[in-house]
This record gives sequence, structure tokens and C-alpha cells, in this order.
Amino acid sequence: MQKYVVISNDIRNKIVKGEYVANQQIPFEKDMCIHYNASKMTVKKALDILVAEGLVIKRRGSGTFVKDLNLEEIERVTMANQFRGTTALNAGKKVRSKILNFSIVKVPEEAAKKLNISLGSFVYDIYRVRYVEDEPTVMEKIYMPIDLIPNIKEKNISGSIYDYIEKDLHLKIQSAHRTVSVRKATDFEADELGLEKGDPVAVAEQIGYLDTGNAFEFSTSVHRYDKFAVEIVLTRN
Amino acid sequence: MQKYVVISNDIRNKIVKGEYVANQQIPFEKDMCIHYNASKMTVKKALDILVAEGLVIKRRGSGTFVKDLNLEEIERVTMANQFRGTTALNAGKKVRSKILNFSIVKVPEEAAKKLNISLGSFVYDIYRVRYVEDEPTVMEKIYMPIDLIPNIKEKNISGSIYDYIEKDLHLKIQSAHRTVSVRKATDFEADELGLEKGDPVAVAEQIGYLDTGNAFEFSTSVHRYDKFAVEIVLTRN
DNA sequence: AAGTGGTCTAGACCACATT
DNA sequence: ATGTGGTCTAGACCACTTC
Repeated sequence: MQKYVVISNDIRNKIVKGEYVANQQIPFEKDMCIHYNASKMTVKKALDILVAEGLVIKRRGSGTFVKDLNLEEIERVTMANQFRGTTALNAGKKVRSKILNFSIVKVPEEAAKKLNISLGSFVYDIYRVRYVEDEPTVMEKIYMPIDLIPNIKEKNISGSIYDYIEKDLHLKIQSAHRTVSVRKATDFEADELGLEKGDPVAVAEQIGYLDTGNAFEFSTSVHRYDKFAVEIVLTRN
Repeated sequence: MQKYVVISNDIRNKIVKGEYVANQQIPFEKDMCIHYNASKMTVKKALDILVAEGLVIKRRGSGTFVKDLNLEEIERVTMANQFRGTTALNAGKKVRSKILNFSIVKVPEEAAKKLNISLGSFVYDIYRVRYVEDEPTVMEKIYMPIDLIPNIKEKNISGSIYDYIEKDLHLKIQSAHRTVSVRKATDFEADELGLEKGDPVAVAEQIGYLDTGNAFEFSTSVHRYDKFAVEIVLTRN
């Protein structure tokens, strides 16, 4: 493992375990260099990870300090804000799908724009309801170009599509651009998700990218309002 | 300006202007070092900014590539996902407040936890509706410790509280931890925001931190569902 | 004036992909 | 075998805070 990861893990642990407490000044970078037998750049990189996570604050001229977080907030921040699908997010729980549609169609105009492919291309058109512990939780409408993600079978979309892409096709998912908004459920969505007509839903529109830089997925996830939250750490420069 | 900012700005411009196009491989770091007369670490840092923004992708052993983004997505990604208040987010538009409450109270239990201050401390209790271009847009319930943010007057909370904190008090806002969720509007909220009873609202719970590491704000913003969206770029690793 | 973190360098070595 | 990006170093200089 890289040295900067080791160092940042070590410091994160000290914060989580309470060895470094809220508002405490932690050792100077200079001293950490000696302690970890690392160069300044390496220690700085380790600390910058913790700044981005929201655990510590650096002030030029003064030093580095533990943020004044309560326990709950430390926990929240610590379970990394990673990019995972429904299956991975609910690891250990029973996740299954009800497939509403699975076909190949000419790409709709909006999806063509989002996927940056030409009109007339073919895409998988997947529509499914995801159940977590037998509770309907989210409805997913997914478009995937058939030439990028070939050979999808019904069994692949019952489970984790990401697993199929990474483990079976050996492709690498690199990132996703997501827009979260809010609206009222349609009657059909309300029905499938076990909501009342007009109840709120959270809508996450997502474009997923492979490590080739190509968009492999344009999806719209409609979440039950009582089973949805996003956590964000915002930093000013 | 720092050299790595200059370099990343330059490359970003080339992408935005279309000089580097989707899926194109951009020059090697080695060559950029020569071109910009910079060291490898500096060029790498510049490129890593663009990776985090979602504009490019790096593959060890292969090179660096422009992500396959459509124009709209480039624009979206480019207008930085910064941390700003309602006033700054709607710069150029008319923003005003209707103040529903402005008082000093003993901190409620939840706020004490979030702000990590002891029960019995006093906080400002601010409740206001924000109007953008005379349309009610968001209701904000804000708690601020009086000893951190002293001397707030009615006029400060009609406008941007962040401006008061930074320009008048000369404090530095460092970051915020935000949780976004969805629920139904209460009748009172619906009334103030011009919604129907039970309409959806987006709720952003936020803890704001100064560069001292102290929480200076615990706020709950209730947004009209048709005037709310969050953009996120998620990266694996 | 002294000490902090921020930037930058020149060069070494490593992990990985392509040829 | 060659060449990519990733990590790491030792040390220089700068911006800023504190004394």
C-alpha cells in the first residue's frame, strides 16, 4: 500500500479512536516526516486526503487541527462517499429485482445526447424495480450502448449490472456524473414503489463512464423519499 | 497564481473550446513538463484537478484522455461545484428574505449535538424564507452559537449571512457537511413556499465549519422541489 | 524573527499497458 | 523492451501567522 495511504489511515484512526480529539492541534508536518520517515510531499498528500474527507483543517502559518465534529458526524464522514450501485450499497442485505422491461431499441434522443452517441445507435433499454429486504426502494431506467456493454442476459440484470460489467466483461468503471432532483411520483411509480399518488420521490440522473472515457450508462433512478439521502462534503478552496 | 492552476486552466480551456475533443488522447505528462516548463509533480497535480472535475481520465501505462462528454455535460461540470449560499448562487438575481423568527435561545438538543456545543449554550435561532426574483424558493432554519458569530442584527439576516461572517467579522468559512433528503412539505411550509399541501420538498441539513475547525452553523433548508438540484461527480478510488 | 503549511523542482524507482 | 502515469525523496523558496 502507498505510504500516503498508510499515513492518512493512521491519522484517521487516531481521530476515530479519540486519540486526537476535536479542535486539537495535531503534530506538524515536519514532525510527521520524521515520525513516519517520509518526505514533506508525502505527508502533505496524506493530510490533504483527510481535509477532503472533512476530518481536519489546515491553516497556513498555524498548523493542522481536528475538526470539531460530533461522533455521529465522524462516522458519517468516515464511511467513504464512494460510488456504488444498489447492490453494493446494501451489502449484506437481500437485494432483488423485478424486471419491467428488457429490450434493445434505437436510442432515444435524450439518451443519445447524454451518452454522446449518434442517433440510430442501439441500446439496451432496461427498466426494473429494486427491492431491498423485500421492500421496493428504487426504480431504475437504464440505457446502455450494446457495442460497449455487449451480451447482457436477463440473469445479469436481475442482480448487479456493475458486477457483470466489471467481473464478467473485465471493464473498469471510472466515474459517474450525477444530478439529484425531486418531483412527484407518477401514478405508476407510486404503485410500484408502494407510495401514495403524488408522493415525493428523489430522482438521480446518472451518466456512468468507463476508464476509456466512454459513457456506458445513462440511468434515471427514482427513489422512495423515505429511503434516500446523499452526503456531501463541500470545501472552499 | 500557482503554476498548477495555470496549467489546469489552460487544459480545461482547450477542452471547453474544443481544441481537445471527446476521447482524444492529450499530450503525455512528460511533454507537458517541457511545454509548460514544469516538473512532473506539478503537471500531475494540474491533471488530477481535471480528473476530479470529471473532464479527463488517466490510465497508467496508456495516457490521459478527454472524457466522452457532450457539450451540456462539459458546461455543467465546468461551473465549479462550489460551496455557496443562496445569495451567491443567485448572483445577479434579486434575493430577499422574509424573516419569520430571529431570537436567542438555549440550544435545542439536536443542534447542540450537531454543533458539538454543550447544552445550555445560547444560539441565534433564525427562521427565514428566501425569495429569488420574488419567488419563494427556500426556507432556512439556522442555529449559530452567539459566542462564535456575535452581534448579528436584523439587517444582517435579511441579506447574506455568509457575507456578514466573512466581510464584517473577518472569519473564514472553510467547509460544510451536507445531507440531502426528501420529504413532504408541512402545511406551513407549503403555505410559505407556495406549494400544495403534501407536495415534495428537498431538505438540506448542513453543518458549516470555520477554518478554526469549529461548527458555526447548523441549518436546515427546505427547498421547493421544482427549484432544486445537486450535481455530483463520483470517482472510484 | 521564527515557524507553519504551500509550491515547485530534478530525479529515482515502481506498476502497468502496449509492442 | 519501451513508455506511460504513480509514488517518493531531499531540498529550495514562498505566503502567512504568531510572537
